[in-house]
Amino acid sequence: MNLFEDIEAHIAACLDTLKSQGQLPADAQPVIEAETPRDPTHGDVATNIAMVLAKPAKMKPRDIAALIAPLLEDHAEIASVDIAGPGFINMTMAPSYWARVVLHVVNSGKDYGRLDIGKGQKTNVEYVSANPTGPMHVGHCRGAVFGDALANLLAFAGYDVTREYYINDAGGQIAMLAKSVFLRYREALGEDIGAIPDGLYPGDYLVPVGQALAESHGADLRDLPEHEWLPIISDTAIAAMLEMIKQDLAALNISHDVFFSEASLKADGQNRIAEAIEVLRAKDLIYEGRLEKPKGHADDEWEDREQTLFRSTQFGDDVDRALVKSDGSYTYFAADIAYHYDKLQRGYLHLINVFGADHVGYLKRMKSAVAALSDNKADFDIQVCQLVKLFRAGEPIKMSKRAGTFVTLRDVVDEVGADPVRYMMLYRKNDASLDFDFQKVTEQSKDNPVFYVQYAHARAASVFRKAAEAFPGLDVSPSALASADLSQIDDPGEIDLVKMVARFPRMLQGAVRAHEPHRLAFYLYDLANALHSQWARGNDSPQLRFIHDNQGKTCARLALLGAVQSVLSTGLGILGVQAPDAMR
RNA sequence: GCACCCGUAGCUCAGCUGGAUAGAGCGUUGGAUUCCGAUUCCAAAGGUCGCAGGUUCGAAUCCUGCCGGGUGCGCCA
Repeated sequence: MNLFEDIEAHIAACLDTLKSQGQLPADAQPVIEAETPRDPTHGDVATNIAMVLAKPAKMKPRDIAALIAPLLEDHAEIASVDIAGPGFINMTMAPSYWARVVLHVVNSGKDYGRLDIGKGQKTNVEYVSANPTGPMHVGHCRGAVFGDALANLLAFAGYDVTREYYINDAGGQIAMLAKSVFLRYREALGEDIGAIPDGLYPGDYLVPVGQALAESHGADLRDLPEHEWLPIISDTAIAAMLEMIKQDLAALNISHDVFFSEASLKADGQNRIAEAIEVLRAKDLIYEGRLEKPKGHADDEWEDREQTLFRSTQFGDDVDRALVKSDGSYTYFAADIAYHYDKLQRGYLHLINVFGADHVGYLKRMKSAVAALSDNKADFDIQVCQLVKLFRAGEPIKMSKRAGTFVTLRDVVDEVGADPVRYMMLYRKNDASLDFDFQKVTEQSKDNPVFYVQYAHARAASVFRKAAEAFPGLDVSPSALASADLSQIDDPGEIDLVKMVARFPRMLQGAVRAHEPHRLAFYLYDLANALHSQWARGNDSPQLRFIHDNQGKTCARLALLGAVQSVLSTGLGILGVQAPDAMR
């Protein structure tokens, strides 16, 4: 049940009638849209259909509106229809419609708002994909929460979602990791290793990895040549780092379905990178050529050389991109092409990548690659999460790996809790940068939306508990509330709440289509606000309280409250935030 | 130099893919509340939507050019 879809269908039927009567041109196929007017005095639903039709019908908008309005009004649940402004048609719904919304929500419970626009299509959301060289830092946090909420949102909309993590377990940084761990291993064997050399990872978190190696291998590895110990140590180190990252993510209630290893692209004698490049070569998109030195490039190390290039400029990229390094090994991009080719072969119809702000330069080439590999058929979206700036009581926190003033994701979650972190990260459009103040995020004030929304849910739960005391033996199960006389929901504040609830499915549609979970976070804030407002009216006017002297009235209001609580719970669930029955 | 993102109230930000008189929180000012559960509620003041053009019935939203801020810019991942 969706108010706007109901009305749009009704409008379509009215237009068909007018077309069959010859009052509108039969070939006009306008996009029919119903929406909430900004100004509540303009009714509950408005449509601009008369303005849209003006050109194809060659009529004045208000004349068209005058044709449509009487037909629209011939609907049992539309109380009145008005023509306003340049030709808007404003509709006010009958009380019986709002009663039916409450009934529907109470009956649907957790499934209210669930969409089937995904139609079970396989969808891959790749997010986090942090390098397995250390613990996650705050920079990863936003993308992690965003990707997770987006995956939840799409799943609720009927997509078959896979949450995926690409492990960058190949390349130079992994060798650096292994060398760092080798030092820690020797340290665990009692050697004095001195200071960690530049370029290696100095963090203490590698100490236990070295100790574990010393326990499992004794001194066996110490005197092996590097090419022998390196693979052993790097496997152990990657496994340990990945385990740490998984635990960090678990602290934020995030878990992935698939961990895809970059190294696996070349494992078992295969060379899937070469295979993917051949696929592109067959499309005549690979050539040997030279790139110009970028202007404004600071270093003088530029070496002009011929190299293997991908024609990404054919797909809108700024320059063609290198696939092979000067030492003959593949670039990161080459491996990523193979990885995305693998995703396409696994049958995903929709691919979504969540990038950090530091990867924006990578966006066009990745889109080019997927377009090339799929012959422009893949639906591929890259969402970029902008930077998070950390503050404490208004003062910016400076981070430096060297100085050790490095804030990990775990630090943040431990200090403020998973729920506030998640809500804060989602309470902003992802492509705008975000200020994150430790002090404000821990404050339980209205300044902090997470507590405000959670409190609304807890407040509803509290009323149900109190109702059980006021009316011992009262059945407040959904099925019992569904049989309440819902026509008693007639206070304007109550109707406002119903209207908010009725908007939920349409709001979700927009959030899904735009891949914007923040819309849900804002909606929930508005819904909580409406509930707190109605609650406060009960302070001034006891007859407006949810628990009324009259048991029948109480049951109707509890049905409404249950509907609101259910939407809060569903929405918070999608955002991955707890919906508590009591605060603290 | 180039690319991408941002520019909306004093501050932090929404604005539902082009709709009607541009919204919310914080802050400021003034009220309500010994309550079904605190950290709640109501109201007021506060805006040339960075600037200038363009597109059309209609622009914060789309296009172009500037200005300001951020991020990134072969062989790092």
